[in-house]
Order: sequence, then C-alpha cells, then structure tokens
Amino acid sequence: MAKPTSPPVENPRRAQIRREAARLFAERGFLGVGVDEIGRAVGISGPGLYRHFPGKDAMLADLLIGISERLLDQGRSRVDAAGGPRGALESLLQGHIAFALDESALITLHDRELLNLPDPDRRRVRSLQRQYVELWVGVAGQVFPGLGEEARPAVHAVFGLLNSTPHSAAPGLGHPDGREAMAALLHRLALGALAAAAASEA
Amino acid sequence: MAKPTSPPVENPRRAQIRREAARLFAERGFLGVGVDEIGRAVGISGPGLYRHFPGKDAMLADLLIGISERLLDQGRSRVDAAGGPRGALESLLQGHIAFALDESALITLHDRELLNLPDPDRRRVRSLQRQYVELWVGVAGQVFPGLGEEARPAVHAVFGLLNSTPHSAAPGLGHPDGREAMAALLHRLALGALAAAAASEA
DNA sequence: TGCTCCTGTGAACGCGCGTTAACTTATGGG
DNA sequence: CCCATAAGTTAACGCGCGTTCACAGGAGCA
Repeated sequence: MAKPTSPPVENPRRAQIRREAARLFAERGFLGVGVDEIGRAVGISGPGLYRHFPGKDAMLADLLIGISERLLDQGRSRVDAAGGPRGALESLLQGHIAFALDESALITLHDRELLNLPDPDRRRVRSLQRQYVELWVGVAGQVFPGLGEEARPAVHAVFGLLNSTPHSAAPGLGHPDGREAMAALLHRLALGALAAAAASEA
Repeated sequence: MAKPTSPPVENPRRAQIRREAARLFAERGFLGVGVDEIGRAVGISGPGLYRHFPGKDAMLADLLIGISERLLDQGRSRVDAAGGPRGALESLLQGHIAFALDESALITLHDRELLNLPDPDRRRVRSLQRQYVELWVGVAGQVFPGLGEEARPAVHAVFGLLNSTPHSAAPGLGHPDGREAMAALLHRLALGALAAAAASEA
C-alpha cells in the first residue's frame, strides 16, 4: 500500500511538493486543503501527486518528521559545539529563532497538525519533540539552576513565545531589516523570561 | 437561513453543547469533528443539534466570539479598575493567565480555528482580538517605555508564551496545587520577558 | 379535549474529497 | 528500433459528512 509509489531517490519535484504543501497546510489546515489544490500549486493536477507520495497523510508525515529531525539534529550539534551551558543556550536560541523566522510554515504545522498524523508517525514525531525539549531543559537547568522543577514548563512556555512569530504581523513590517530586529527581540524576550523565572523561585 | 432555528433565550442545553463542542474542537480540530459526535457527547444525536444552532459553523462562531468578547471586556474592566499602569499590567496578566489555565480549550481554539470561520464572523473576532492586543500594548508601553516600537510584537510573543499552557503537560502534574504554581510561573516569565525586552533597546 | 410549540428521531440527499484505474506520452539504454 | 520505466492525464468509485425532511411524543394552556 506504500511501496509501489514514492521513488527512493531525491527528486526536485518532491521538494517542490513539500514546499507548497507546507504553505497550504499552514494557511488553511491539513483537512482544509485538497489534493487537487496541492497539485495545482505545483503545476500538475490532483492524482499526479501519487507518483511522488503514497498519499496525503504521507506528505504531512514527511513534513513533520523532517522538521522534528532537523530541529533535534541541529540542536544537538549546537550543544556539542558550544563551550559551555551559557554558550549552548545562546546557540539553541539562535537556531530555534532562525527556524521560527525562516520556516514559519513548518513551525506552525509542527504543533498544529500532530493530530492528523497516522499513529506510528505521530509517535515518532512526539519522541523527537520530547528529545528536543529535554535537550533544552538540560541546558536551561544548568544555566539557571534556580529553575529547579519548573525548567520543563518554563521551556515549553519559551517555545510558545518563540513559535508565536507566525501569528505576529508579516515579517519585516516597516523596518528595512526587520528580520534581524525580530530575532534580537525574541532572543531578549526568551532569555529575560528564563532569568526572571529562575530568579524568584524558592 | 439562520432565523428559523436558534432560539433567542438562553438554554442550558445550548451551554452544554458549547462545552462539549469546545472540548472536541480543541482535541481534534473543527474539521476533524463530526456533528454526530458532538450530538453523542451531549446525549442527543446528530441533527438534533440544529434545534439549538443553525449549523456547525455557528457553534464555532459562538465560541470564538464569546471568548474574544469576554477577554476584551474583562481586560477593559481590569485596566479601568487599576490604580496605574503597573497595576493594570499585573491585573491583565492575572486575568489572561486565569483564562489560559481554566479555559484552555477556548484559548486553543482562539488562535487555531479562526480560518474555519465564515467571513463576517472572522472579521468580528479579528477586530475584538486587535482591540485586546491594543489594550495590552498601551499598558505595556507605559510600564516599559523602553519597548518603543517593539511593544506590539513583544505583546504578541507574550501571548504565545501565556497561551502555550495547553501544549504543556496536564495541569497540576505532581504538585498538589499545581495550578497556582503554574500561574505564578507564567506571571514571572511574562514580566521578565517584557522587562528584558525593554531594558536593552535603544 | 384539542391545539401548538418545543425538542427530539431516523432516513435520505448532495456534495466534496482521497484514492484507484486505465490510458498516454516522453525518455533513454540494450 | 524497441521496450521498460517515469510521470502525467481524465474518469470514476466510495465514503463521510453537513444539512434537510417528515414525523412523533410531550408539556402547557384555552
């Protein structure tokens, strides 16, 4: 049921489908977008997509697993490359903010469309997300020992803060280089939140 | 098309439908829940709902307009009742946190399901949300003048932080009175974020 | 008693959508 | 030159779901 289609080699058409599907799913929701619409967005029509993906579910699974793996992989690399906990936290922040600003469609899907995933894929994504959270919790707990047991909920809240950019206005509104300003603002907000949470806990 | 049904008087059955519909929509998305399922949740079956709401869309509209109005109304009351900007911000925080913790289903719907609203209702909710944001922006800008032009994106980010609680683990995990601990944590996180954003902006 | 709403039921309709099937065209190596 | 394979097409199927319809029981009231 999944083998006859989906060529193993990486295809430029597949990448195009991923991009357009991510955009459409983020705009109107997985269940609100039809396959004909995705097909039209890439210049082929409807069932032609089945030459590249075994089904609509598989497109969503590909997107969510892809971003979860990339977040975790780059997070681990950054922590390994950093000199100490403080540098690791700074690097994690920088990496996550880059994701939120540059791939806002995927960030939106990441916590909006988990429900519509078939069960084995959903478990996979949940596991990757949990590992990513634990990576942050470990680093944040070292930088701010005052967080204690509240490190995990605090990290969740900071994710909510960082991932809120898609809900904000269009990027670069007014400013010439609004992206960098937004990145700096998010950085300060997140760090300030964690510091304040750690300060008066006892 | 909307008049023959939907009795004007307030009905306990209507309140029950609202509760269950909010829960189901938050759990599996507006498009992922069928009317038969909502009916079963309130003890009647499928089309019986049409004696209380003109359609499925109207249930979502009722929920989103309701929460948007309540947020704005209570926000305005709190600002008016507060002595000054600092007290107003504290009160706004307390009120929003109470909403996020006690009505997490509605908070989830509030920024997840705007897309699925028919157009006049969507504009209505957007307008209410915008006014609520402006209320916060005004107060935050007075308490933290250093925010400047970044007050609005900062407030959006703080909403993302506060509204992230549904994504966090189940409330009161472990702790006997986890609700109060979570409320205090969110309060500190949000205030710390705003203070830090205002501090190093120039 | 009989009339009228109110609230519910089950059956049926219509449509949209994901998927499959059958068929066509282009390409490229033997 | 030929044939296998990749990558499309249109037509059709099947099903689920929101909505409508025709009808029924019961409460309140003249």
